[in-house]
Amino acid sequence: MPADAPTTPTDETNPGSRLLEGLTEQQRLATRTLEGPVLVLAAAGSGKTRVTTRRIAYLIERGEPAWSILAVTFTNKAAREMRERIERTLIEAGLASGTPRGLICTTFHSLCARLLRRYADAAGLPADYSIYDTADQLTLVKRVIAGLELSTTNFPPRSVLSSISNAKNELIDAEAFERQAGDFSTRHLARIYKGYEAGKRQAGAVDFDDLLLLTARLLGEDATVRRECQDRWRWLLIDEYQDTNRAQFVIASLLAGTREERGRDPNIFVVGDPDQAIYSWRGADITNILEFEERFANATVIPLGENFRSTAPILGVADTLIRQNRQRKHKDLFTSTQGGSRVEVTLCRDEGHEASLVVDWFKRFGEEGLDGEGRPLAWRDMAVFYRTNALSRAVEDELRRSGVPYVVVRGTAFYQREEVKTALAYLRLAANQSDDVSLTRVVNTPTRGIGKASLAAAQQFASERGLPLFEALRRAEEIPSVSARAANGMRAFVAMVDSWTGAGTFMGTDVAASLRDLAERVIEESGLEAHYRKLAAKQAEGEEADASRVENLEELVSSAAAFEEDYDPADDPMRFDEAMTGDAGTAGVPDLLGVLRAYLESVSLVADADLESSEDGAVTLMTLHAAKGLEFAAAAIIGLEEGQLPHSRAHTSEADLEEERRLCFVGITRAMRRLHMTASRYRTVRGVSERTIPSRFLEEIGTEHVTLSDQSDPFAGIEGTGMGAASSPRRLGTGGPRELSSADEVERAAAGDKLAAGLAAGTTVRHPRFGIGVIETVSGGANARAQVNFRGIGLKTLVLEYARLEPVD
DNA sequence: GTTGCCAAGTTTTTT
DNA sequence: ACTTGGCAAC
Repeated sequence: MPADAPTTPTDETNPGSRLLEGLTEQQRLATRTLEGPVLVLAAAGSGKTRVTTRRIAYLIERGEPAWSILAVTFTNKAAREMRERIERTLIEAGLASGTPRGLICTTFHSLCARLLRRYADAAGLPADYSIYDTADQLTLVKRVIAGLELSTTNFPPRSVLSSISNAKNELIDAEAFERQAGDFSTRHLARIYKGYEAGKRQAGAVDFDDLLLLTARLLGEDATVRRECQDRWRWLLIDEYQDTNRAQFVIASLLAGTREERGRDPNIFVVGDPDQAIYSWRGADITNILEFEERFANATVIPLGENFRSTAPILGVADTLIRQNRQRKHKDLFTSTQGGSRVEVTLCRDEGHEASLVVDWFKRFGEEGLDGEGRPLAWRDMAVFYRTNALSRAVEDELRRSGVPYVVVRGTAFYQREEVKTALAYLRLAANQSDDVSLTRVVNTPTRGIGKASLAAAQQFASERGLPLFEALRRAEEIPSVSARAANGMRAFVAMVDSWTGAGTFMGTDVAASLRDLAERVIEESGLEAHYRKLAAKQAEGEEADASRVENLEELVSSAAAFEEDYDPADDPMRFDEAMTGDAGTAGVPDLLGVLRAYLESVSLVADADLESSEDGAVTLMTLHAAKGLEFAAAAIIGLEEGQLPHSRAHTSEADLEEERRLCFVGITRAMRRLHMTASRYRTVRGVSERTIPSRFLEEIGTEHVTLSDQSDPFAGIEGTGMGAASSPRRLGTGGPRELSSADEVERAAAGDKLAAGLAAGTTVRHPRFGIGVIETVSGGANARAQVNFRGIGLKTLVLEYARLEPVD
C-alpha cells in the first residue's frame, strides 16, 4: 500500500491514491463515491470497466476486506475480463499479487448457483442438485406434455419453455401462473409448467431461470439467509446493469438491503448504458435503470460521456446510427481525439468473397500495422463480429486457408456435442443418482439391452413408489414385466455406476481416485469410447472417418483433469466463514464429489471453452452479443444485410428493430482504430444461395465518415429489392435505400442487358432449384427475363436479376 | 430390441 | 445443412 494512502474508510478525498490518477473528473467521482447507491450511466468506451476495477482496488486500498466485495456481471466473458482487470490493477497498485481471496466477481447465474448450493436446505433443494441445460429442459417438457396427453403441435415444447422462462424471469412461479391463467391454452400451459416443475423437483434439478427465481425467493423469504449475505457483502457492484431482468433486479435489491435493514443507505454501485441493452429477449428490463433511483433513495447519478476508445470517424458512425433510435434518451458521444481512418463499408459478392476480403484486410495490418506505422498489429487485436453463429463458417475457412490463427468464441458448442453431453450425463448421474433425465440419456447409450419397453416398466415402478429411476433399476428383479435380459442389463448398469461412486458414498477402494480417473473410467467402462471408435471405423470404410467424436471425449477428460488441477476448495468464495476469517479450512483434500460437483457446475454455467493462444494471439470471431464489453484495434462486422442484421426474427416491432440497431452500435463501438463493415450480395443460408439486400443500418450510418466500395460483381446482379422492398414496404423509419440505389434504374437496365447478353437462346443453364434447362427466349433491360425449358419441369419465366442462372456446357 | 432410412423441423442472440 | 424423431425392417 502506498505510504501516503489514508486508511480511514470515511475519508472521501484520498488525494494521494494512485488509483485516482489518470482519470477524468467524472471517472474519479465514480471511483471514489463509495457510500450509498451510485448509478453510473456510462457511454460505450467511456472507461466503465476502468472505473469499476479502480473502485474495487480503491476499496481494498482503504482496507475493506476483499470478501466484503461482490461484483456481478451478466456474462461469463465480462466476469472473466473484469477479474483479469482487477488483478492487473491490484498488482500495478502494489495492493495484491493476484485476485484477493474471497473477492467475488462472477455472473448472476453462477452466484445464484453457489448460494443455492450453500443454502440448499433453506432453498428446499438437495445439495447435489443438477443444472439442466436447454436440451434437458426440452426432454423433460416433452415428457410432461406427453404425460398430460397434450399434443406437441398445440404446445410446441420450445415455445412452452420460452413461456415458462419468461414467467420465471418475472418471478412468476407455476402456482402464480396457474392463478392468473385465463384462457384454455394458458390453463394447459399452467399444467405443463406445474408438471415440468414437479419433474425437476423429482430429479433434484433446476434450470437456468430457477437459479435466479429460487435465489430471489430464498433471499426474500429467509431473513436469516438475507441477513447473512447482507452482513458479508457490504460493497455491491453490478455491471451491464441495463441487461438485468426482473429477477436479477430483485436479487440485487435484496442483497443490497434497505436502509432499515442496514441502518444506512446500501452501498450498491451499478453501471449501465441503455444504448447497449441487447438482452430484452431474455427478459432484460430497461426500467431497472429508471427504477434504480426509486428503489434506492439518495442515489448519486454519474454520467460518463467521453469516449476514450475509438477514433472520431468510428464514433461518428456509431453516433449517427444510434440517433435513429426514437426510444432513447439523447446522449452525445464525443471524443477529444483527432484524425483516424474512415470507416470502410464494402459490398461483396458472396460470403466467400466477403471472408477473403476481411482476411486480406487483417493480413495487411498483420504485416504493415495500422495506418502504415510499420509496427505489425497482433492477431489478437483483430476481431470479426456477426449476428448469428452460422456466419462464422466462411471466415473460418478463409482464415484456415490463409494460416491465420483464430479462435471462435462459440459459447457452448463443445459441451453440446452429442458424445460430450452423453459423457457428462454419466458424470452427472454419478454426482446425483436421482437425475432421471441424465439417467435416461445414458442408460442405453451405448446399447445394453435396456429398451424402451423395459425402461417404461422401470419408470412406472419408480413413480408408483416415488423412487428415483436409478433405484428402480437397482431392483430390476422386482419389476414384473422386465425380461431377464433387460434385468441383467439394468443390474450391470447399476453395478457399473456404483463402482465409480462407491454406491454414491464416494468411499471405498474401487471408487475413482480423481476426477480425471472418473472421467476416464466413465468413457471407457461405459463403452462410450469403444462405441464411437467403432462408429468411426465403420464410416472409414466408406469415405471419411469421423474420429472427432473420440477426440472430443478425450478432450473432455483433459478438460476435467485441467479443472481438477486448478481446483482448490478453499478458493470457493462462497465458503463464508473461511473467506471471512482467512482460514483455509479443509484445503488440500478436495473430495471427489466436491470436485465433481464444481466441475459439473462450471461446465453448465461457464460453457465457453477458453482455448488459445499463440505468441501474438489469434483473430477472434464472435457474435455481436459476445462482443459486448470488449475492444479491438481493428474490427470487421460482416453480414450487414436485411434479415441478418437486423435479423428477420426481430423485424416485427419497432422496439425489436431498435434493439438490433443497438446491437450494431455495440459492434461498431468495439473498434478502436479501424472498422470495416461488409454486406454480401448473395448469402448461402441453409444450403441455398440467396439474394440479399444491404442492411438499412448501412444507410443509417451516413456518409460523412464512410468510404463505400461496391465490389460485388455487377454480373451477379445489382442493388435489387428481392425479398426486401416487397416484404418491408418503406422500411420502418428511415425511408428507402437512397445512397445505395440512386443510380439504380440506370444501373439495373445496364446490368439487365449485360445479364441477357451472356445468355443467348439455346444456352444450357443451371438453376439452383429447377436444375438444368435450355433457354428459349431472352429479353434485356431493367427487368431482363428469360424463358427456360427445364428438364422434367417445363417452361419457366425467370427474372434474370434474381434467378442466378449459370451457363453449363 | 436394434438398426437404418426418411421426413420434419430447425436457427438469433446467453446463462 | 444438419440434426432429431418416427417408423419399418431385421
